[in-house]
Amino acid sequence: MIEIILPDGSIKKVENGTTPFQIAQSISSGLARNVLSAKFNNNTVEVSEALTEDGSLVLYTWNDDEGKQAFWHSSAHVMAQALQELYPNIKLTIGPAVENGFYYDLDPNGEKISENDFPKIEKRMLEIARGKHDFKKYAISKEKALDFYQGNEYKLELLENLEDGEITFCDQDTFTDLCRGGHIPNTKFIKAVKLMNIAGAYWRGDENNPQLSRIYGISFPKQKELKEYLKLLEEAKERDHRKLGRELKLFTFSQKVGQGLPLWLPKGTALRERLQNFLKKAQQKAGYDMVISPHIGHKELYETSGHYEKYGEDSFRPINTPHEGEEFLLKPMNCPHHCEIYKSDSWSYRDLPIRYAEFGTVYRYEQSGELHGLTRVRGFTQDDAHIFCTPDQLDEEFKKVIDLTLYVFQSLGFEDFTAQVSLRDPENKQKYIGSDENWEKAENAIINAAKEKGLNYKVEEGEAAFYGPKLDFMVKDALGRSWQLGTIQVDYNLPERFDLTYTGSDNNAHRPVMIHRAPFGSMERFIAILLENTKGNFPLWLMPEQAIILPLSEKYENYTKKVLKLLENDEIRGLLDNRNETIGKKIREAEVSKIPYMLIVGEQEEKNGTVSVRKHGGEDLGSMSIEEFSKILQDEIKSSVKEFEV
RNA sequence: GCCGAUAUAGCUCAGUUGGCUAGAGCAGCUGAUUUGUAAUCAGCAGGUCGUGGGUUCGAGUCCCUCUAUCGGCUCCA
Repeated sequence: MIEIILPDGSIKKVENGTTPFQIAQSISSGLARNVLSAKFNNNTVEVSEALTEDGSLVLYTWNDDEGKQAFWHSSAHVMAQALQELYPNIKLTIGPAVENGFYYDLDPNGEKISENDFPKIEKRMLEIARGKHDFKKYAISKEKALDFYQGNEYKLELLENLEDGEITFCDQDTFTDLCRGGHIPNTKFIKAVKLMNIAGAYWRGDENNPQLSRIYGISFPKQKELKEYLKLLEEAKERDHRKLGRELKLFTFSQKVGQGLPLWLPKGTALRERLQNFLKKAQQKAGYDMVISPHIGHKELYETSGHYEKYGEDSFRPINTPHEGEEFLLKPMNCPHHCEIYKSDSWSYRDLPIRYAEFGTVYRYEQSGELHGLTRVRGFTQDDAHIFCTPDQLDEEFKKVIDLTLYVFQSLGFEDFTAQVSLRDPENKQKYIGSDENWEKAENAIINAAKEKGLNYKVEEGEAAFYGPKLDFMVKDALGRSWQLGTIQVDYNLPERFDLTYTGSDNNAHRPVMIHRAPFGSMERFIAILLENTKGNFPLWLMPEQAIILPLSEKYENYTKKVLKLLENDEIRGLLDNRNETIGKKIREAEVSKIPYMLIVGEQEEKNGTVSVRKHGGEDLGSMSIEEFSKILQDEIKSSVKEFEV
């Protein structure tokens, strides 16, 4: 039980594990107005409190999400007040809390605000906070609210969509804002403030609307917490795949080659091929056949598939030819090609499912502002496959693909992923092609499979591809941004458009169902996220270099060459650093390049025919023979990646 | 594409209000040193200051164009 000490000395007991939020709701509002602290397992935690105008009480602590959201949302109010004071002409719009901090969108209306002004804004915010102003929420009539916001078309638009009677304002100090609530009781709790950046954002998220200025900030109840947060951000930068990719010599970009077109260096290529071979092996077991299709295709191919109409503008085109009227596109996706491969023969129901896999490089003209390292590029390679099956086989096939995807994620140590089921927007069905009946069948197939496989999934309406619903595997990057890696999509549309058929047992032609799938998603993005998740310390089997031999001096040249040869015999990817440098320097450089094992060789080792093994990070494994070392590596590889079981 | 910022050696960064021949560390090369678990010492070389234009007696520095990068927005087959 948790004891809550009330100001009158009485004690209220609640179940262990009750959140402060629930505690708040369980206490009668009259008493709780003055609750100052609560005792959790003999630890007193600070609880702030607020009484809303309907008498219900909300208690927040800094340690629960509602508390953080209220804290940051309240900070947004304080920022809005500071901004309004410093820039009287601006028009405030909305200012919610986000996952880390808060923002406020405003129309500068002629005012110039830049990052250089942040210190001045922060200073004023802290002054307001120190003024110990209560946040006071109250109801107001629509008429009065409309009157208050004359001249601010954004707030007026918000008010238009609210019913009279459900409109509330919130005051603090001299500032009033239209607000539905969720505040801390007083500005005094805000002790540290940092404005992060200023950026453009469209009013109501629609690019046809005017662009507003969005100022992002974060605040904390203690200065120390702000420092810790900023330190965390610094550390995240160290994990950035763009930085690691350069340091580990995996890939590069060139202004001359073009935006969003990565160049893979030898080490990155080796890593990528190792990943591909890993998947190829599993796919072979799962009954896939590899195919190869060209990098360009006739415009008509994509008109048939429907992609041209939808994404023609976002494709690289045309490819010039000596002949008039011929137009080619750089391949933006592999599916139409695979449909044509399917059509190169006639199929019976006994042949299905047919599974065509290809590491297909595709090109898409992504908006310049969207490009980001390797996670969003204009030329990338999908670990693509298309499964053509009978409608009866769909459920089974879909589940098999989930198994394969989970195998890939588990082998690479991705535990922190969420599955997203993307359905069509029920309000906006004309955005999608295909019959209602087929959409419902496909959507049900996906949800059933996700359920049966025990995936932690969430459903997003309106996120489906235009031709079918999908199941995506989402993973976060170093800065907490969510990226789609693996994807599985059901498609009734392309078989229709390409008139794909198979002969059923009734000797009639039937329409197959198609599954698009890519467990990695794209090689580029997958490697980027893998880099950020592992900080470049890949599983041993993926490492471009697994071991480096570090001789103490050039005197041991003959022996080190012998050791290198032995490593090669055992298929260990080994390097030899026989430069004339100190051992300290060689170790440092091997550490920086994240080589998992360092083999130090000197007089002792040469005499005994051994190597001295140091692991990346500093652990000393002592002296051993090459055979013993080789066994350690093999065991480590075996334990990290298992064979795929069909 | 939009908003804002940035672009100096292979990498990370200095470079005052426009003013001598644009600097440093790391990496590279040469030499000395022959090393016992995260940087031995010395010397040398390396730059059309992202591109193109403009202002000025004079531009790395000020203005404009384009390109690329970064943070958001929008988009994401």
